[in-house]
Amino acid sequence: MSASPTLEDVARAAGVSRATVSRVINGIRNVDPTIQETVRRAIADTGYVPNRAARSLVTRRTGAIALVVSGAGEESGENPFHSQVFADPFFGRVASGVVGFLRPRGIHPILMFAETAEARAQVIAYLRQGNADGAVLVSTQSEDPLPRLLVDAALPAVLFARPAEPIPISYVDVAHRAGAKLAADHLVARGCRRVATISGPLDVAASQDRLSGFRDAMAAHGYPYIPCVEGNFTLGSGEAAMERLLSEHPGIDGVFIANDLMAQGALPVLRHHGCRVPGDVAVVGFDDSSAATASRPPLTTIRHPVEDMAAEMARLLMAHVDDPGQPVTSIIFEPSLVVRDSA
Amino acid sequence: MSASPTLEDVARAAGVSRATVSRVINGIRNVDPTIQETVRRAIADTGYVPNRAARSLVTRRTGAIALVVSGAGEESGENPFHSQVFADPFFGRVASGVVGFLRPRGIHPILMFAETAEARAQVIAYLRQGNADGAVLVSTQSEDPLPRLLVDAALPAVLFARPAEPIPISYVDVAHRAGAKLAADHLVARGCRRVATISGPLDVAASQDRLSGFRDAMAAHGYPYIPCVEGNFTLGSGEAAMERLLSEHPGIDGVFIANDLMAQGALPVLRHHGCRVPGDVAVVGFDDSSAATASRPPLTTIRHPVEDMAAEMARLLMAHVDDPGQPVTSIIFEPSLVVRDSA
DNA sequence: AGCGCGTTGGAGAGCGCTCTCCCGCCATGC
DNA sequence: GCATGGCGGGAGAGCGCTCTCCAACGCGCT
Repeated sequence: MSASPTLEDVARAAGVSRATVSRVINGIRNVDPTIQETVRRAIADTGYVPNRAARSLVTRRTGAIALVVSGAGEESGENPFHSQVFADPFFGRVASGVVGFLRPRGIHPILMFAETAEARAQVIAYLRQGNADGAVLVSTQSEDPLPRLLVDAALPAVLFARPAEPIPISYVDVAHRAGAKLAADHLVARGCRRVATISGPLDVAASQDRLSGFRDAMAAHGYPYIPCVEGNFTLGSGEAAMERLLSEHPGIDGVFIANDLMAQGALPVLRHHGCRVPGDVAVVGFDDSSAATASRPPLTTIRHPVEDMAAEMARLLMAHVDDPGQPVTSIIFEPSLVVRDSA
Repeated sequence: MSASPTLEDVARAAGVSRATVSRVINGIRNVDPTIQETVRRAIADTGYVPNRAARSLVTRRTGAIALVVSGAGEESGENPFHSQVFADPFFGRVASGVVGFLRPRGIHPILMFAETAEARAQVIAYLRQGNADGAVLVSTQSEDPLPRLLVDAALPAVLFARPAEPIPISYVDVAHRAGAKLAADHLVARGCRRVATISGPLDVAASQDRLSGFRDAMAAHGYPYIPCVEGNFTLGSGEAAMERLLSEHPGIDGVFIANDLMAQGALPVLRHHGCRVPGDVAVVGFDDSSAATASRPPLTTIRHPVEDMAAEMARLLMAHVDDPGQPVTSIIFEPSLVVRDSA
């Protein structure tokens, strides 16, 4: 066990050359079925496992990819950045989708955080060292400098959402405007007449799209003005925003809230103000995250196929890694309405 | 950029040998300061980054470790295992602690899930291939076969909690009984007289310890019988357990709930039954997770220094990796009481 | 029979790095 | 004066693998 067997050992055991064993393992070229069988048995007998370092030294491929969670420039103080990020169930779904695609291929993501300039530099250096063949990147904020750095370093990378500035990099995204329209159509169909919305942080493109998509759809239904309070995607901000909405617009009968976590925060506030959900006020969330089912009542929401998108992101990355000439692509997923009890 | 510079290139640029450059980079032996300076400049000029594959081929060290999240044997159906795990904020704190320790050392964890026998085999094979020097492992269930597999394969590993069966492997854990005692003391000090508890799944050692620790402490205060309903650490199970507790023991004035997530589920149930928290019923959770602050009212809870524990786990692993002769150790952390509004 | 071609296996050259030797130099001791 | 030893540097042998050559061989064709 101390000295693990090498190709040479297997070759000797099977009575063939190193090259032949290598060919059997990698399934390259034709090898006589009889010999193949002998080799396989020798591999099993010796308990051989290929040494990845040696392999990647010659193939110049590591068979690993980085899963980078990137924030904007602010250094977070007491509460570490990573801890917050993980608390968001959204991230779990991304990881799950990425792992779901990668694991059958025997590859596992390297988890990295890039919230500061130093950390970003570390990510780049790490990739350049050949620790991973590329990166999938999920930014928690727009204005993230990392995508640009990756492109400049010619490192294969795929983003989770459309980058703020147009740079030549592949990404997957969801049709935010279409999702917001689904919410608007549903609220109107339910008979809501005085509708408001709680948006995400408006420096994030996704938030803007959800808001403008919602407003446009409502305008098409004949409601040109939709009040909006801005949140920041956290539970606490959902509470605060709902509180403000109720005080500024007491008569509302429907709210579209830009993510489920904020909606989860908003529900108790509504209840506390004596509004029944969905009786008095209908609530539609966004994401179909675990917060949607954890809320009481469970949320009607816009389903974001996050796992599928994450898997596609991994697929795109692998395509870029396999063929660096691969053109930059973006894939947009269509959201769908999930009706539960809140609207 | 296409062909990245090698040691040889740097050596040529600096007018020295490969060995000297290597010595400068690894800070080994004495190198003339003047030459050192020349070499450093050459490194900067060429934009050299050491190739990790080549290095680990000779050092037989990868400078990577695996962060394995391991469940028991059940194959989860529709909803992927990983997705659920990540939804638990506890996991985020572990990841955060591990990253906090590892990142300054330039190493990043490889994320792996091991929920099925196949996945476990993959983890072992992956480590044996030399993709990582060792593993830190957090199990979501006891009876996890992976620790034993790791020990059998002589792979360096550290666990997050004490293994179910006693096997020679290092771990970190929290003093569950001491934490439960803190909760008991606090409830009694508040004046609670009819106290009950909601436990975690009783096949998990931690749940047993929290329950028995709580009962023992209450007994010491003169309350020999404490009703208990078993949950499974999810929000939904907290709701159900609270519901049952209220129907079976209507007069309770204090509850110790074995984790914050279940407590978060229990609070709305109490409210719905007309019980004010903490006025009518005091609630104490466990973990001090993000669920504690997200709950309304915020939870009084037992703080589990998860990040510190995770960091320590990483430290222990590195010690084992650096010196395989390192004795097996366990480090137990003391929990503390965090008083918020629920008790 | 002789030729070319496709197929299968072996030999061996590295991939980029570390690390053990070894050598030359200068300061030191008798 | 010469042996001694420490120190700074170079040479070169691999680490375990892949992959390009090349040799050997069987086959169908002229």
